Amino acid sequence: MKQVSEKVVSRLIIYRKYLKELLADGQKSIFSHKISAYTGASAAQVRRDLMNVGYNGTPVKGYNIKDLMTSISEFLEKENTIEVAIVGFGNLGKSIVDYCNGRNSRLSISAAFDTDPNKINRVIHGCHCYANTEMETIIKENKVEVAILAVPREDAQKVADKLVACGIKGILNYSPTRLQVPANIYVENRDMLMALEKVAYFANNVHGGKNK
Amino acid sequence: MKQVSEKVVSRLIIYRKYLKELLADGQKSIFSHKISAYTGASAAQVRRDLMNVGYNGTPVKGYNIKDLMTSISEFLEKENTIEVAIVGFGNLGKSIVDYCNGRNSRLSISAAFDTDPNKINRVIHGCHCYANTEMETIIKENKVEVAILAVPREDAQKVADKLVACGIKGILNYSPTRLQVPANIYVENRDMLMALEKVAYFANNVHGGKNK
DNA sequence: TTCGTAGTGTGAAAACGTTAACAGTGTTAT
DNA sequence: ATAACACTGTTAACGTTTTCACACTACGAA
Repeated sequence: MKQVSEKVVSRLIIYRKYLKELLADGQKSIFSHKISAYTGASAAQVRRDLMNVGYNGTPVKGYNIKDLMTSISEFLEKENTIEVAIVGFGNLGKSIVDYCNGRNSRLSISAAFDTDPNKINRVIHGCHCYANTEMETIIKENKVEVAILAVPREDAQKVADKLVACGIKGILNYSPTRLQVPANIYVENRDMLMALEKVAYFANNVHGGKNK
Repeated sequence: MKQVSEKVVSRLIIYRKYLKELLADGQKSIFSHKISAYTGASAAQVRRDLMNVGYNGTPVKGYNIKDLMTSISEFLEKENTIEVAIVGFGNLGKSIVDYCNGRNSRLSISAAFDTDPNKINRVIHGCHCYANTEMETIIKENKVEVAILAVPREDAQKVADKLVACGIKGILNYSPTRLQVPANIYVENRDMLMALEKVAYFANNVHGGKNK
């Protein structure tokens, strides 16, 4: 299969989201320069990115929104449904599940793990919370492939090791630690303080303007 | 002043964080290849990035951790203290403030805004919550330069417009919308579903392994 | 039908980011 | 002292990403 860079994937996800809004608005078709204006990528880049997904627009009419969305989704999520688990079901964990669940029909955060007895065996935002000790069983039983880490710093590495041992292939890491994992595990770090520091820097050191 | 790319700034922030851990561990000095092993950047890249901050290591001893940290911090945060406000003080907003405040001595999230009367005028995690209507006064009085957006989708653009009108220069956007703002405003988007979608993709389409 | 228009798809050039390689230099051992 | 060593700083080569520019094409108007 065609090898695609992180940047391209990120942009495809942005395009798809915009298309979804347009569709909800009742629009039928769209031009690359319109997608460009909204997403910040150049029109040429939009067209080039779309080459990867193998959908062709037509010259004067542009792209059919519904068909393009389908093509992007087939490109991004081949599997029927990708199972996701979240570890750490505090304020942050809950808000993640609350926002994500139900918004992508092929992604489902179906299990949460926590150590707090008050949360264990309760269902919050449609997500059953289990004890950390049940992690291995549940993950293997449900074929969970992706995990979200929302635990305190001191627990993060240990939990990550366990997740990797359970066969997890990707981690979305909201804990403020860089995880040490085998090279075949994909990790996306979302440290909030680091994000804030970055914004603070560019707020004071005006940047080209172009959005990443 | 030297113009530095987003990637370099992101990596400098990662290096600084690692240095902080080393310092807490009681270490005195460090080599570029050690920083490399931890952060995923190559050793040459670490050295090249550090050229930007204008601190020089010494051949056999490497870099003095404390001095290097100071140099990076002076590079990243020139101002004495950068004031930050957060809009939306729900689960997500609270967990952001809880984690960030007190961890970078030059960044302070000192004001929160919300519409919920139960939160207004309370102090949570050292952060005073005001009514949205007070936004302009508070932001201008306190010279707030950076805002974190943690409001529902439907409110995000309106709030962003208001923040821009108040003179905010950078926005860390956790709302699931792409904000339309003037080119001189720096926006960092942190849509959680998009992050998850990206991880799901690369979990199923093994990537080079190199960490970004 | 024919033409003009306004879009797409894409090869080639330019810009940007990364890696390699090595000269230069404190430090340590002899 | 001197030599061997183990690192840094930096230049030049390399690779990747972005933009440019243009041939091509469906459509609508006359």
